[in-house]
Amino acid sequence: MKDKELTIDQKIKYVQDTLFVISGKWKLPILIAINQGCYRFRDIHRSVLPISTRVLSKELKDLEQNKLVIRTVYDALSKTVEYTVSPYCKSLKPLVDEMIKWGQNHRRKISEK
Amino acid sequence: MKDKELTIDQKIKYVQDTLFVISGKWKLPILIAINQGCYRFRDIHRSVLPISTRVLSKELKDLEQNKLVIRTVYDALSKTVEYTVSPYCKSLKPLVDEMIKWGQNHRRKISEK
DNA sequence: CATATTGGTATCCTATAGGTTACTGATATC
DNA sequence: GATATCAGTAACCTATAGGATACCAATATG
Repeated sequence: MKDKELTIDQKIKYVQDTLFVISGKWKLPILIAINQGCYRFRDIHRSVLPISTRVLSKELKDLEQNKLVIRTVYDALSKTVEYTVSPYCKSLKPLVDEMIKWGQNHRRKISEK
Repeated sequence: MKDKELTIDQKIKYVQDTLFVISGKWKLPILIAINQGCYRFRDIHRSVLPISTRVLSKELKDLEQNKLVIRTVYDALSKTVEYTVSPYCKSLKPLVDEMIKWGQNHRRKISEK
């Protein structure tokens, strides 16, 4: 599908979708923690502190729904659950890199006179 | 400055900065309206409806503070004010394009089984 | 047998984003 | 002289994001 085929309203909608998936105070920090090897709920919690377990739980569900994180239950009784980032999650890299770049430049821009 | 010099915390901070500047329900629609030639407050308002004047006024101030929009007062008494997008605003294009691309693909991804 | 650890949930609270309606004071139009 | 238009502002309300604290049932550890 070509760029030219998108109307402005569609473009806005897609941008809002993207924002919805990755924005919020904790989404990126959580993804990074999992990506770095925190695979248990408790580990992620400790790594992303001071997030509350309530919010962490909710964010993990959102990320799972958006197929960025995979939740695997090994044993329901002994509560052995593991979180990993999905292969699809890597598709976010160019976007996140672009955001890092823009944010870094913007900070310079704003502090200028 | 090289990518490798950034710590994870710095990267997160820059991403949050970027999110803060462009997220919200109306920022992009407002920028697009101005970019398309709505330069008066009333015109932007009509174009971005159903935004309220209260929110529009606040968003324009934010965009101006972030140097994405330029507000020019031609005559204070007769309230002749013009809004234009700044040249700096164009620096957002690669990022927004990336968001459109990702959002479009994501919609497909999520609707898959 | 008591305590800690596991992955969460329940209840309640606060802060922020955004919405609604009404209004301003000046010029321009009918 | 009444009404519309201009660029907003003021006061108030609602909805959502996120925070605080306590708790659960099961297994593991002292």
